[in-house]
Amino acid sequence: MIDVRLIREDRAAVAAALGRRGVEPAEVDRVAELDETSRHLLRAQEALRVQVKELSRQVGEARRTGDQPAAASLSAESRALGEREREAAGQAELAQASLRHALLLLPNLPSDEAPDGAGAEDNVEIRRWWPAIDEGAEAPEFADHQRVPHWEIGEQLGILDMERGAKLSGSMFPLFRQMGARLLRALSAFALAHHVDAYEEIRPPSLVLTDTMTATGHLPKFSDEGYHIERDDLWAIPTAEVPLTSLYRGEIIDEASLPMRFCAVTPCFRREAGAAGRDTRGLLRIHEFDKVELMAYATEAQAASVHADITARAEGLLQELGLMYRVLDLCTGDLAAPSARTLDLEVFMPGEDRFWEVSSVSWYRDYQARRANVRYRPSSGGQPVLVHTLNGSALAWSRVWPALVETGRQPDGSVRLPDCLAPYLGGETVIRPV
RNA sequence: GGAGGGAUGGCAGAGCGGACGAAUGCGCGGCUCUUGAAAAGCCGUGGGACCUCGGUUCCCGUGGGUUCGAAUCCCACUCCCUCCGCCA
Repeated sequence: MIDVRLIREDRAAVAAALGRRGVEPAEVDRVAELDETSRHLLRAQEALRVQVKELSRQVGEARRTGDQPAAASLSAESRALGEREREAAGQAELAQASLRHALLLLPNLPSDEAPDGAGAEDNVEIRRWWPAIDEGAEAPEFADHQRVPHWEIGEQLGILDMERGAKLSGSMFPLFRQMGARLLRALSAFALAHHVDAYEEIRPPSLVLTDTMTATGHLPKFSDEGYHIERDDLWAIPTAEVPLTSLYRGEIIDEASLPMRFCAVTPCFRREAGAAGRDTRGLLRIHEFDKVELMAYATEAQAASVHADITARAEGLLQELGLMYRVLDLCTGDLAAPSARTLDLEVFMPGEDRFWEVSSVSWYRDYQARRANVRYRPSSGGQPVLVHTLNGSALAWSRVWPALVETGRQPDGSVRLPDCLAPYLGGETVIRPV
């Protein structure tokens, strides 16, 4: 969430910044009013509290000096005051809760660098890459044998069985077989191996508490998107970002250990409630997929270079895999609520003849850290400061798998995989029909 | 799942109804002494919120309750440890 003090000090500036992403000024006004009310009630309650404490002290003193009548009357007075204090405390608490609730629903302030825009159509493409572009190669022409959607290839080669996946779990739960399954495992190992130099490998739980989901901004607003296990009140994570961001929830980190960087491969679960009927073929939109995620805590000064590092690492993987992709600077209207700036990596899928997002590298400033209460102690001493959080998929396999299979398809129908995966596939990089 | 024990500041650990945001030790920071270091001594050292920036208030696992007053008493829950059962 954003700092309520910003609204207190310069409401117009906050309204203007949030206006860039389509938030009505009235919403900011509402928060300002709730803040006003809440502080007013808090002051009233504390004033009563002071009196109760003072009277209690006097009761104790009267008792000690043996002045029973005075003690009794002071005690009665304090009891009456305590009654009022309890009432005031209840009101103050209620006001604080509604303030927090309203604040949690407010999106982050967009970064100045984020381009203005209303929706996905206004995102700005900042670069495009394809194999050998450095040597002056033209954008690749894809042949007809590559213009086959991956679900058809998957069926031909016996490596993707969407029907049996649906039999087990319903539609949009994929089932991979043979080299299809091995390819997934290879991709995870490949990606993790590339980041362990600077990113600590974590294997977090896949089910988390409501607090953990709230810290990243996935709750309370987007509860429809999450799988919830009612019996135990646990949520299936939609991305490793959720557990990783909460790793140091409520803790104070030494500045010297920043930036702290983590990577993890986890399953990701998404209900896709708002997308029913869209992109339903193959792996484009599914309820469960594996993804390797990079995540970092950083100081404000470190944030830009960490953001660049995560982006470069995600791009590096795509380049090694030889896949054509483009980088989009998300406009204010398309930015996810907690993000101040996001670069999307989209890979080209010849079978679908379009680009699909495979990675989203985001800088959240202190928006998530304030929810999660993750701070660092400055080396120079002084008060703890909220960290900045950043993260990016180091590739979502449900979108990379199709791109690899479509791009690598040969005229004879087999699929040639990039050589860099050979060590993770036992040396076998060709998938042939069975 | 059953039985018992526990949860207090960066760590260890006292406190068990009133001057306790909390003894003491360690750690950490500053200073004194010293050629320097060590030792010794002195001082300081948690977090949040609010305001009239000097204060006020809240926080002793979490949430309720009792009381004029709760770290301290009561209830519920969570987590950790030990033992038993079950189990990948």
